[in-house]
Amino acid sequence: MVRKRLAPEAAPDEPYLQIGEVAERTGVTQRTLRFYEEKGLLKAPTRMEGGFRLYSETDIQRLERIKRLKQLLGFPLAEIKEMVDAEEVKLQLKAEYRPEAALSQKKAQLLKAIEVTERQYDLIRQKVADLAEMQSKLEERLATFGDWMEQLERQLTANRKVKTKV
Amino acid sequence: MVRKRLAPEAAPDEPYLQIGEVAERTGVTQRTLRFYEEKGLLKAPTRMEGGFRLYSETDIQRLERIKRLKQLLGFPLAEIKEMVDAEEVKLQLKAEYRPEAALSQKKAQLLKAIEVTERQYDLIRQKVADLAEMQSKLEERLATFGDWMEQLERQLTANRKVKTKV
DNA sequence: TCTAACCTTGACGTTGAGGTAAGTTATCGC
DNA sequence: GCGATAACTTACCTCAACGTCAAGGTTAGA
Repeated sequence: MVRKRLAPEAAPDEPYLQIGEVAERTGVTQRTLRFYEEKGLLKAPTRMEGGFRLYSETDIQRLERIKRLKQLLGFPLAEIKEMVDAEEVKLQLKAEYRPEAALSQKKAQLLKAIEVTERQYDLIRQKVADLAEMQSKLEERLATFGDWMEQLERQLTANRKVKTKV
Repeated sequence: MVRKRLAPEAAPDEPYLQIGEVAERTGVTQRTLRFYEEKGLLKAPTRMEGGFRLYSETDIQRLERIKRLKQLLGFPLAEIKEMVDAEEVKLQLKAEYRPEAALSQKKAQLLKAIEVTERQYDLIRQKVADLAEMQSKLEERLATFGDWMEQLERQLTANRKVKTKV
């Protein structure tokens, strides 16, 4: 997988990456990238005239968020999509400049975003709590193991003494 | 799914359950129980003469641990198996009464258990940390959303005032 | 302009984690 | 001993999340 060609230099100010580069940098396969696109997890990226996909920094950031959520929560992609989408409502709202009329519509959007985020938040909080509990249980167990080990060591040295004595 | 027959009463002191009861109580399907058995996640339970599976309390506890780990970590069953197995080395060691000879063998076992548990512990710790970070990010976001909402409200009331004035 | 390296779309394969259905056997209460 | 209900095994089905060709188009550099 040696990559000899350079990244496309048509617009060096906006560093677009081809699919191979993205794959290499992010550690996901090209297949996965296309697959995520197909499933709507990633929006269709821009293309070169020839049809080659060109990923922007934002695209890649979204991909990283997906990776992270997947790894941390282990949820199906459909749910991950929802979560990442929710995250992006934020940017969307921020980007919108004020068309004075649609204020109440904007409010509805924001309410929706808040709701989704709250659900997400609760979920994570619960998970953190559960995992933390598990963590402390493991700590305990390790302590117990330590004690046992000590005991074992004592018994072993005791045995040796007896043997050498006899 | 009405269950009319009673649980087997052959040994009322040791409350064995048939697969249907276990399924009902734990919320997993019978298929899943058999599947887990096939995959070695659950050890083959005892059977009645006719071949009906009889699950003990310990079996069920193991099942619950599997459920929990699965839900919390979202790992493939193979890994879950490793983890649950590791947990049980503990009980195994505890149950063993002392055959004076095999002390060093026991030590080896214990070392192994410690190693596995430590790996598990690190993993969970990392996960807790990551999730906690995500949690605080969500908190921040919710705060921001709150601010925006306030602003929006102000703009809306302002609008209303203008309208009624004109 | 030619070519090596890269990309495209299809389409089929695989693996994990079960669901579902069929045909048969057990158990229990009567 | 019978009938209803539950279990058993076997086998095939499904769905998600990709992997893996195959056949052909694109791009950049010599």
